[in-house]
Amino acid sequence: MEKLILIDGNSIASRAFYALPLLSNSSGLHTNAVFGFTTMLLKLIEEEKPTHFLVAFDAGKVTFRHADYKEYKGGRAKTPPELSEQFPLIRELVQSFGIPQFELPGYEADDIIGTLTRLADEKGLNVIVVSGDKDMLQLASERVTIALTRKGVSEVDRYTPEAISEKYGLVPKQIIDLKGLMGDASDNIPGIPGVGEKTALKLLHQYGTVEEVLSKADEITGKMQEKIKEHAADARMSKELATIFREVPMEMKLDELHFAGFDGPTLGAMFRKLEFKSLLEKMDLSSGDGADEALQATVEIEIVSTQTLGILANEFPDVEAVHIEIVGENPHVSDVIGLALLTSKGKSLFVPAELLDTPEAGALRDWLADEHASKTVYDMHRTEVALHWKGIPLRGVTFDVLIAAYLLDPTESTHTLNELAGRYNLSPISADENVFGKGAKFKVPEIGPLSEHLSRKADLLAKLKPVLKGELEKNEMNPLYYELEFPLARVLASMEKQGIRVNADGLRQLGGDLGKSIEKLAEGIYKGAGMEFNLNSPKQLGDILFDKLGLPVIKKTKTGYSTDAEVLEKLAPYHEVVSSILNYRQLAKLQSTYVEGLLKEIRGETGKVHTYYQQTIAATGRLSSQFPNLQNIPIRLEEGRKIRKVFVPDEPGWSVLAADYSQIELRVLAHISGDENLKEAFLNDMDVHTKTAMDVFGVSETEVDSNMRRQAKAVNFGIVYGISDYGLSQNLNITRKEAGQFIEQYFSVFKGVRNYMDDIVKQARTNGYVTTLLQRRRYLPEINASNFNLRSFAERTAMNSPIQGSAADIIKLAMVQIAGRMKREKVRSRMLLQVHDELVFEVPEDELDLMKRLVPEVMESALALDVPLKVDVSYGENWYEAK
DNA sequence: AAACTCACG
DNA sequence: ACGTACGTGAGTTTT
Repeated sequence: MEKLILIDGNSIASRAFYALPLLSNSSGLHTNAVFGFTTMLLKLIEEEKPTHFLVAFDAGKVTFRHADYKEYKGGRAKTPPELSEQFPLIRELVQSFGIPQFELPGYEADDIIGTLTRLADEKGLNVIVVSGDKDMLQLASERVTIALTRKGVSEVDRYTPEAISEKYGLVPKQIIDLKGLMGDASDNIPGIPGVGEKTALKLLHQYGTVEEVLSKADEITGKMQEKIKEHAADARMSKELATIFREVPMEMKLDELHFAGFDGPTLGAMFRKLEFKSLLEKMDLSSGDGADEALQATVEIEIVSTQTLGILANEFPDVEAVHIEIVGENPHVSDVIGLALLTSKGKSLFVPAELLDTPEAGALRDWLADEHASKTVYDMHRTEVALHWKGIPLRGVTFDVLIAAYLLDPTESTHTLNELAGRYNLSPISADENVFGKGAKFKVPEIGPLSEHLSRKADLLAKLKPVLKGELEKNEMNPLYYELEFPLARVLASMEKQGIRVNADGLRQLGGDLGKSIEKLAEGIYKGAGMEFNLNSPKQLGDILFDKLGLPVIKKTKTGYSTDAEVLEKLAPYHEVVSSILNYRQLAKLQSTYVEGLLKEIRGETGKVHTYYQQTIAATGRLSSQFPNLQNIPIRLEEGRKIRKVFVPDEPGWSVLAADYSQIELRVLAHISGDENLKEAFLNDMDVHTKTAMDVFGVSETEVDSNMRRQAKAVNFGIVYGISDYGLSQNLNITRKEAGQFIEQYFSVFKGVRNYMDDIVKQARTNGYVTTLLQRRRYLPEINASNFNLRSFAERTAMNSPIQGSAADIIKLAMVQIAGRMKREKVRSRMLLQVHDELVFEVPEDELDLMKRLVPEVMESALALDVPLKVDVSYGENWYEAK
């Protein structure tokens, strides 16, 4: 069955442009409309499988319509340059798809499409017209379906003549009459003033056409008659303007519109140019989908067997890189599925994972554990943890490609090898998703494709290494890499392998108590609401609060009423159930996340939880913690804080010791800004929020009350986050004006801070990035955006990242140094957790004095600043007591 | 998979 | 005028 798709290129491009955020590629070219256009084409090709295809464009600005009505499309906002610059790209894209395109001076895309649908109809071809313009509906017929975009470009509504009749009660041709009556503001078509869709439809249902309406105007009552008579000429002209011209002088040669599907490599090349990485991966165009094997690196592969494992040892000195594939998100509970060793001769030795457990694998295991056998790997940290649970130590890693890639651009959301190939212009490899499948479809492939994929990864590691090393050098990141992040990876692995003991019985007890309270609260709430519902559903809760109980709506979310804690607190005075709901939320959170969630993470073998720190996620350089997240264990409210009691030392009689930096971010700010006043506060070891209150409110220390201190504290937070009057006003529940005055007052006293904020934003604008004390970078491509929101966000990030990131540098440095000291001092104490500005240890009785002294000493001297770093230490029989 | 909510620094 | 505080991870419901 032959099927023709006709696309209104201009209409779809502008729909896509306004529907998507302003993306831009590395050279600053905007690509959001191109991206939306691409998505639409891909979807159409997949779903419709057209045999014939055409994209029509408007040519130039003046069409025959202007000859009749020069205001046509006047008053319309000029096409923004961000969109017009994308049209050449869209044409190029269409060409890369192998889709014919057409334009004709003096005619709009819809006239071309109108003409083609007429011709196609005559030839008995089925047609789908894709546009964002309702006018197109006039073209619908038995063979011609109109697909109109709905919210964005990803979804379309299909209109057959039946569908049009159902929706409007009109036949397709009457769409022209509809517009003749109601006009179209966007094209500056007047219609009859005061006639909107409703009235126009009513008139058409009665009279059928504009002409009929005009001639029978006398029958119409009231003001409407007057209007119609007065604007009869407008209506006639509007109808004419809205009529798609279906006699464009053109021929349709069907074979010229033939579409045989796109060519993977051609399209892939275009996507690479546009930097559509996600699409490249999703479609596996980077690997060429098997069709263009030539694009992939070719590697000679030897699959190792038990017989050849023994002689493998001869090759070890030649191994340049080893890729160890681990499946599963959590390396503590994951499987190793194979190793690929790339030798300097460019050959890959592939070892299936099963072989690791055979007696013949002794030499390989020894090599992996050999401190002196130098290896380049991808993600040492994760690999070390996974191998650990198989009883294999990993040592001798000298270069980690993942960490290097992260440092070179920490804002990239992931750094998969397949992406890195693209990022550094090396031969592409398949994305894991395409080799393994994803989600429920995940499957380890046959040894052939598996060995090939992993060998290509190993090969890529060897090729990436010199490139990344060069980039690190160029960015002056060698100390950051070799003295901080790389050694830290091993420290993290050892903390995670150690794990922290959790008192499961204590946790279950807590859960039981919570369960009872939760049940009571729920009962009370149902009673107060007059019915039972799912309390965990914000949607249902919103219906109850705002529709049933009629409470005032404070805030809305994208999809409905907001019911977050901030809203509920404001509603509490109106109805007694509200505070119970807040209570319920608090306890339910504790129950599901911290009692049930934590219990699930306790390992049977060890009775401990083994978190995994992500070292290559946070754009600022912070760590993050998963499986479970131990960086967000409750502390602010007493009920939640009790959770900390179940975190206990591994051995009886030991203590949990916690050491946290006091005000590290503000101290860092004092240092980088050089603000004399702020520095002085820390040099005199003052309470910084009190000091801020004194200066902002112009009072003496004794006059600072708790409310002033609270507000000053919020100002300090705001400063660290990249202040805005709006943000501060939200936080303090004051007006924007008042917040603005606070900020102004703050800057007049802390002039150095203001200068820093101005400078850092300027720096970001000139360099495109900002740096931390240890030269960690964060790129801010949106710092020069014309969109206010994007630009403001980038500016705040420019202010915040060096502060948050330098604080991260410092504690990471302290961790590496402490790990070194603990090893040298041969202590039995262990470092267990990092919570951004806090380190947690477990310490035997006889080492308490040593550790109480050593830990803060190292932390405070990790990096010398112009102000002292201060660390508070405490300890107890569990994490709760270490406060 | 996305939206909402909430825990931490 | 614009309309968000910076950085994370996880549980639940809804689509």
